[in-house]
Amino acid sequence: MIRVLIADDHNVFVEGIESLISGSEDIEVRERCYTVESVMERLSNAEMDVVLLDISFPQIEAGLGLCEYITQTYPTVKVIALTMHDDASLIKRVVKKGAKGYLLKNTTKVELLQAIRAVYQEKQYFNETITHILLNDEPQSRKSAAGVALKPKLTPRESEVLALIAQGLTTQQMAAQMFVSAKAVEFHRSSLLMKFGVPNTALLIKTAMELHLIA
Amino acid sequence: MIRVLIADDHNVFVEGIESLISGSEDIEVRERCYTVESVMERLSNAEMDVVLLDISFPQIEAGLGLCEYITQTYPTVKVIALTMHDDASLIKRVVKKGAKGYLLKNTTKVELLQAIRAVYQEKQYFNETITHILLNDEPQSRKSAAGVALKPKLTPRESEVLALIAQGLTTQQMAAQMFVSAKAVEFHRSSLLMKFGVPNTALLIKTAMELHLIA
DNA sequence: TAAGTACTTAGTGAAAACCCTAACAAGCCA
DNA sequence: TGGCTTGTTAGGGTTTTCACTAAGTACTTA
Repeated sequence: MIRVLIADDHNVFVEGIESLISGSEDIEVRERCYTVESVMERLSNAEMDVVLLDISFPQIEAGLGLCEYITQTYPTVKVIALTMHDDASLIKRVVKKGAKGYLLKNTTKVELLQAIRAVYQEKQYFNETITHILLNDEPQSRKSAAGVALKPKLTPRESEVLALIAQGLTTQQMAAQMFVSAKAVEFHRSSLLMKFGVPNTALLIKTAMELHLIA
Repeated sequence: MIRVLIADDHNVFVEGIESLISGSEDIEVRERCYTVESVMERLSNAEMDVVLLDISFPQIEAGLGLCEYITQTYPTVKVIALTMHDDASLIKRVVKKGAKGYLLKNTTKVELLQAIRAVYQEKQYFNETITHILLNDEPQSRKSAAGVALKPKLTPRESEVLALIAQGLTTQQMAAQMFVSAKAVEFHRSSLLMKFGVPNTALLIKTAMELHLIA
């Protein structure tokens, strides 16, 4: 019997996963955890085989941290990340934190059970959608499969200028703050426009926000 | 028997909601829809009492549109909005589009059933969390409790210019598209800057995005 | 050492954004 | 009717943005 722990603060999800698993003969849901603390507590007191972890639990950073904690503290426990997000960078980050599988929340019953059995048998599980997203995430192309621009790789100065533009500073103010000439600042802004493929700062800010590069 | 239609493209959610409802004696799930088109099709062919609508289905704008369509086309059908988001502006927009209830996806079984029964009896349903969020969002001050600026009231021309700026158009291009001089466009942009209290278009776009005034 | 690459720093000049002021029309109200 | 407000349309003049070009630094690699 594969022992599963569900970690998600969204009750509807927990119920849904449990419902999807309920018919299975070789998998059982042993624990349902609605907080990070309860996940830690349960894992230290009961043996588990697989953790189904909502990566936005309660926020993405916390979910990633918990994923890392689990895989490092309990190497025998396999983590499958569950999320609404299908962007390549997040998938990569999750895998780096030790997750053995990645499922979107529109997954099917068959797929969920397949994934649980796969990671239990020391395999990884990524379906066609996920692998397709990862394959199409070539740093060369400007757009991903979903039509969303990819995050350009920025130099330190470019990141600095982008952050200051997002604060509403003028070129003069940025130059004063960075101890360089206004012309230097202007060049970095131009580089940003080019890297993002936009014609002006207004669209630069819009794109950077969509890519979560600025608060 | 209260007839319920679930509209959500996330399978786990649909399962979860169905599982939460399954024990009930007076409520039954009649339909599960994973696309906007199937919702429309089912509503035109079968009578329903309550629609549980994921407002990010597949994106927020589409979800809001579908909510409006349902409440206007089928006045007897009550819509309950389901979402992960708990920000005041979205709740208000959903209510404006005709939703009779608003639930976060971490809702409990009791609350879900309560909400369905309430809207079926022509009542509205908003729990303490939601009402608390709405109460703390006072339109008087320039800043809401969460520190987010409030939406300024825009004239038709200003809205038009804002949308065009967000598309990356220059003044000349906007002027050509709007059949006015560049100077007229510039004035509207200046008005936008003043109303939003920002010094340049970059911050204008940033603020407008935070206020969900542009896609 | 030399060549190559990536990043930073500026200069020039044209285009766009921005600020201030003002005219005109439509609607409202005493 | 006259006065008031709101929205739209512009002009003049300054500041900022942007494209193009190019030099200097640092760090690799042959």
